[in-house]
Amino acid sequence: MAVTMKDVAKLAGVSPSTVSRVLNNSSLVKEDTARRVMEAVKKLNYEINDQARILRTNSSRLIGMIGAGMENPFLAKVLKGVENEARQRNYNIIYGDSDGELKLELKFLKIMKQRKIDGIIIISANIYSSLLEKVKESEIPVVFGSGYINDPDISCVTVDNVTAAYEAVDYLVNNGHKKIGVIQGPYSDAVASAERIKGVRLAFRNHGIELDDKLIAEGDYTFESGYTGAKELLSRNNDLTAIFAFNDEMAIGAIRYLQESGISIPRDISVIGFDGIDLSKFVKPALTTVEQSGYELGSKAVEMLDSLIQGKPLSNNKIFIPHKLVERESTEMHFGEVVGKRR
Amino acid sequence: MAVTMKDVAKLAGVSPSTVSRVLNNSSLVKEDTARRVMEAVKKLNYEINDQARILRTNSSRLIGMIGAGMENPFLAKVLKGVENEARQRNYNIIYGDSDGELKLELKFLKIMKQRKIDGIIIISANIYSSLLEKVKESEIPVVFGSGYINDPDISCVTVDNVTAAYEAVDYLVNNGHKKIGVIQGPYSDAVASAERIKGVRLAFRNHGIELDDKLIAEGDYTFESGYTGAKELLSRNNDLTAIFAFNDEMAIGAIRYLQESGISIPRDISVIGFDGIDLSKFVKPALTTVEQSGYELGSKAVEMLDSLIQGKPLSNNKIFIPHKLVERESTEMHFGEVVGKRR
DNA sequence: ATGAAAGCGCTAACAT
DNA sequence: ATGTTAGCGCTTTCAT
Repeated sequence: MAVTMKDVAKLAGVSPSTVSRVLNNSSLVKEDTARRVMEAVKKLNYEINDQARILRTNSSRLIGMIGAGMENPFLAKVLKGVENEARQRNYNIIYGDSDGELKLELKFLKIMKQRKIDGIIIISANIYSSLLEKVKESEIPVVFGSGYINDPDISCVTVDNVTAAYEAVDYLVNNGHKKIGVIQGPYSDAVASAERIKGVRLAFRNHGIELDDKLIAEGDYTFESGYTGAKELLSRNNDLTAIFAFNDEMAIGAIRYLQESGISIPRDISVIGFDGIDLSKFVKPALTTVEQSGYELGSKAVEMLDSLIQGKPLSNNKIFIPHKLVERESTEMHFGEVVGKRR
Repeated sequence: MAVTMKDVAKLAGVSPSTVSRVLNNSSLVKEDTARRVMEAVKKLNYEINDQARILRTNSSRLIGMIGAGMENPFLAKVLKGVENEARQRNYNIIYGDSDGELKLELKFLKIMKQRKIDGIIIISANIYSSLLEKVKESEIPVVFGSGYINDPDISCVTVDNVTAAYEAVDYLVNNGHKKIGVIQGPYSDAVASAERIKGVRLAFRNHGIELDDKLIAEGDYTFESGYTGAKELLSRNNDLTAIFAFNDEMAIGAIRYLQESGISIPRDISVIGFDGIDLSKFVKPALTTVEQSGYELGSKAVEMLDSLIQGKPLSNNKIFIPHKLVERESTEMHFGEVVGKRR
């Protein structure tokens, strides 16, 4: 079998405890013995057995992350932020992709508990219902990253969805748009999508515009659903001048449908997205979008979680990361009805 | 502390060994005692401590995956395939994103070894040099997933890069293109990019076309580098009729640059990508590309690795996943020089 | 069919 | 400053 501490101890002529002390650079070990131990480590090519250490210390330096759909580039950035910040802090990540299925999320939670993770980060739309309950009763430190959780015990970090969506609509209205279609997330998404809808409604109300249900289509954050969402909206409203999609992929899918239908963007219809993924700069027309940093979200989540794990209470356990409306080519001013302009 | 096997044993009136047996549904335990044990498990809400089991059995059911750049949607699909297949087989994934830095990859390898991973999957361009050496000497079962590894001991699964690139060029030439620019991966990428260049050269040679170095630009698989790569190619060759980019992102970045320069696609220049990410269907013009399935690559890698871990030798340790040229809107026939057609 | 006992490799009192 | 001892929670011979 592999080299153990005992082997190192024997070679260095000390006890295993001393080796352990050296490796954890703990309480004063004589410099000379430390050197001897390190030499033995080198010579034997010794590498500590983390699993034994974990069992003994009851600390796995493992953070679980449950996310819904890694092919979403925004989530990928979050994961990257998590992974990077975690590594700086000497944690490793064990990732589970639930695709938004509650059943899978619960399964991951169980697996991760058994693996004795030190904490967990959850980026999911299913944060009400049983998942939240199970997490709370598991007593594992947790940070949610998909929206605002209205529970004082639960830490979360997220963009301010309500305000951000409000600003997107506000921007469109200020540019002369009154007939604005929305492609939202799945109805089952009780967090990000629900919060954004709230912001949309607020903006409409404040501008004295009615938000007819005909103006809302359901999507699932994929290109495809943006495509079909736009189709749906167009068929139900022949006077649309703008579309707000709840992520960039859907916005791009929508643009694709509009272009195929011979509709010019932004001349005929303005389109605005959400997230600001890398791609948004490179599509044609370049996408106007509400930008947020997934990387920052991820690293912030780890920062918070690390505090929680160390038992340090957070002075603020509800954190908003910044967002910014970035104006590019897919939106423009709308100057009232122009006869025969379209269709 | 948490509930242990001992607690369960006491409640069920049996010994810990029996509980262990029941939990591993091992050698005949009387049905009645098994039921009693399971009842106790339920009642106490007992969950096994994986870390203790790992220490004892020396099997962590953990697979390490080292990848370079998760924001690459193709890699994201690979990870998803890995994660899914792994879960079916009762493994968990511990993922490290090296961003292609060899130093980080070596660090991850070390960390993962200490965590006693059962096997490792590496999707990286740095597979020659020290990484391959270190992995071999670590004796951890490994599967490479970024290209063909010319070492009989090393298992790999990949698209057939040489043939796929050959076919892309072949397709362009058969469509009348003679001046074809290439945006390749980083020079440091000794695998996928190098193999594809090989295929490109082969195709050129077989068609009796010279491959001038002026026709090759270096990219790094990002949109940006596709954009600047196209710029570079155009500035050096004013008679280009086609561009082959080594992934879809670069192809899309290239298209963006061309469009900004008033060049029409595919009328003036045809563009072909590689990978077939979801997005390729939804950009305008939709991208012609060499499609491969990242998901399949990932799941296949786990399948192979699982065999290796179980000590079952692979009948074939070099596997190619299928690829297919998908013709969409970004390429078309080229009919010789048309004066004043462009610029 | 079940229990007793040993031990995986490490750390942390406690003792010296 | 270092060694001795016990034990983390589990599995696995070896008995019975």
